[in-house]
This record gives sequence, C-alpha cells and structure tokens, in this order.
Amino acid sequence: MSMQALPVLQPICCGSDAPPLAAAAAAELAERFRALADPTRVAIVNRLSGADELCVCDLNSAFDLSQPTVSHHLKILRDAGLVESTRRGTWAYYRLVPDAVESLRVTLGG
Amino acid sequence: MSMQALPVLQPICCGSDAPPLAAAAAAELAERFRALADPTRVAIVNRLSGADELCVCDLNSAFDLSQPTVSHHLKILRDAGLVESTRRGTWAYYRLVPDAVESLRVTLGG
DNA sequence: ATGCTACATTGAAGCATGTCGATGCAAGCC
DNA sequence: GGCTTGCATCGACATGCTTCAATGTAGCAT
Repeated sequence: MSMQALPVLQPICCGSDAPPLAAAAAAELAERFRALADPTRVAIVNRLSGADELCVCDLNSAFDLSQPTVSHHLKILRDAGLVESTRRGTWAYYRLVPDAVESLRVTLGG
Repeated sequence: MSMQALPVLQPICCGSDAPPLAAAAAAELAERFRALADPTRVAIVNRLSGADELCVCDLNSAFDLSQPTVSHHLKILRDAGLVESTRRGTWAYYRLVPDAVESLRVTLGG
C-alpha cells in the first residue's frame, strides 16, 4: 500500500493529450475514497481524530450497530491504511494514520 | 446541497463525550466521498482539472466505456456538486466546481 | 478447567452500484 | 420534412456493499 501523493487536481505531468492519470493510480485513489464513502466510517474517523486512541468497545457503544458491523468497517479502514490498531491485553485500540489522511488531502489539491 | 465545511478531522465542538459529528453531517460527507469512490469518476475529475472545460465527447473517447456509462458517472458527479455543465448548441461542456473540491479538502484537515 | 469478556471472521439476506443495449430528445444539416 | 449527431434516460443484469446472527479465538478471572 503505497501512500505517496496521487494528486487528482494537479496531474503529475502537464501532458497535452496523454492520459493525465494512469488507470492504476485512479483505481488506487478511488479505493481510498471508497473507504470514506460510508457514514459510519466517516464518523469513526472523526471520533478517532478527537482522541489519540479509541478502544473498539467505545466505538461499539457509540454507533447503535452490531459489533460485527463495526468490526467490518474498521477492517475496511485498516485495509485502506487510514487507521491502525494494536492489541493490549484483551482490548484493541485504534488510531488514525495521519499521513494517510494527509495524502488524501493533498490529492484534493493541497 | 450545502457546500459548507464539514471537517472530519477537526470536530466543530471539542465536546467531551457528546457526538462529535452529527449523523446527518456524516451522511452528507460520505455521500460526497462516494462520488469519488470510482476510478472512472476520479479520472474524470482529474481530466477536468487539467482543462477549463471538456465536452462529453472528449470524455467518451477517453474512457473506453459506453456513452451511457460515462453519462451516468457525470450525473453522479453533478448530483454531488463536484461538477457542473452547460449546453452550448449540440454539445454539453463540463467543468469542475472548485469550491466543492476545496470543501472536501478542508474536511480532511485543511 | 470452566466461564466470561472483547474482537474477529463467516455466511446469508437485502439493497445499492457499475455496466450495457435500446430508446428518447434536442440541435443542426440535407 | 427527414436524417444524422451528441447526450440523457430507461430497463436489465451482474457485482459489490452493508448489515446481521452465529461462530471462532484469544485473554483474563474464578
């Protein structure tokens, strides 16, 4: 999962008619945007941005969804590289990956 | 379609345990991210960022997809407010809505 | 060991999405 | 008028996504 900047708004090369954004790059970008294309995941990211770490139990009680559903969304965010987790004892703690979000932001013309 | 900033990363209020991001706000944000959750639409936005305007015929020939499919993606981008179009004669010209993209960028911690 | 708690994974159901061919519609040309 | 071109919409199909209950797994306590 390469986390380099893949600008949507400022194509790397200012080519005349050559494909400005490679198909693979577009696919990778779309994949990361899709991770934020769900209200629950947006809310999870937002909550994680307000704290250094959050335990899954906090998120479970926050979202009026079943525990497997929250776990599923966390996996999607993990696969997208937007969050990471560590287990300490029985609990799993999730936190944001600032560089990943920053990368997405740059993509939008930062 | 309100285009105000709805920051994911910096909740409006720094409340202790009150819901940091309202459900409606999260839904609206997710809806706009979903507009970019497809490779073709990412590529369309990218191409539009390289030119002031583009005619649909240009996009049709650029994406090796059927004309209805491209039209479908354009509608999604239009509904999300990321893109707008005007008909001049027989042709329809599409251009980016910079404020909409900027709004999404701010949402990511701008 | 038995049980319980915190998460993850699986399987299935229902809904949304991407894609196409076929059709509709308006503008320009013969 | 009729005909072609550019684009939008419709209907249908296949795939993917969100959600849940059920099950699995690992750690802690008794």
